[in-house]
Amino acid sequence: MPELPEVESICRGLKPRLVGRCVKTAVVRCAKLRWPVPSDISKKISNQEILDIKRRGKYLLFIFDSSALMIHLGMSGFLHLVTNGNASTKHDHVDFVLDNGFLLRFNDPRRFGSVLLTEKDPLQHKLLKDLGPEPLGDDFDGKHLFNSAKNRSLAIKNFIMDSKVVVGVGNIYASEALFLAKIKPDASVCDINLQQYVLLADSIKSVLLRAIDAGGTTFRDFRNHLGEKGGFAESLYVYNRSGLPCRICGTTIEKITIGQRSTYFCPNCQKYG
DNA sequence: ACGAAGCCCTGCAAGC
DNA sequence: TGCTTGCAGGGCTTCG
Repeated sequence: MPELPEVESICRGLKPRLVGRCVKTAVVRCAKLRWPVPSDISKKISNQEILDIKRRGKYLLFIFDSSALMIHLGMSGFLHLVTNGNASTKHDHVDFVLDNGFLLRFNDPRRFGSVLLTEKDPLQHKLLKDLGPEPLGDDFDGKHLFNSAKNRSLAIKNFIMDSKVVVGVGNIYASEALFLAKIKPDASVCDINLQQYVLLADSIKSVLLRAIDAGGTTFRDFRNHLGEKGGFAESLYVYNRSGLPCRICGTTIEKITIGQRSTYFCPNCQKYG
């Protein structure tokens, strides 16, 4: 599934090929996503030039003169750049037909993604305006985590997955970052000191940067080729490794459920507060 | 106000 | 072999 590094890779890849191009029309094949694709989307962006492509959290933002497209890939969404006339396949939702003989196609089997349009600054859209800082930005650090945790009492894993605290930390990276920071995932945020939050913030940055360096490998591909050597899978310390020995101390990795999600940790390396 | 649970959806894998 | 069941995931929405 596309995580933040994957979305960042897509953004960097599309930018040089799409900025400056015009969208001739948008063809909606299946409007049913997390929210319905706006019925007037084609009318609103037809003959509009793509001025810029940005990322905010896991949202891709296509900036036009008087509107912006907000695309979230959910967990199975994918954007293909194909030649116009390319036969559509199952789960193709929207085609953005470009002025150069190509089209940008949004495909999403599980429909957790979204294609939305806004006519104001997308950063002020209700889905984006309350988001926390970017994890790789300068305004995200241990002090930010420490201050955000004041007067709260939830599990640290749920805390760092809260997009109001910091964006882009998904289920996989949450387990990995907590392992690197040596904190048990079910520890309460109020039992963690500033020094540990500094290490945790560094761990989040580190794991995301390593994933970007791995080329934005998706875990969907990883699963399809389970057992084979694949990019980021080789770097995982705990995720999807229950029953296997910790790469650091050899203790058996355990799996628990926190917030209805699978959570992996080393009972020896990771501590409470 | 906060925290936890519910929900959306499909593909895949495991169990019968 | 074919069916059923359970699980995975992001993140908004609802409930307590």
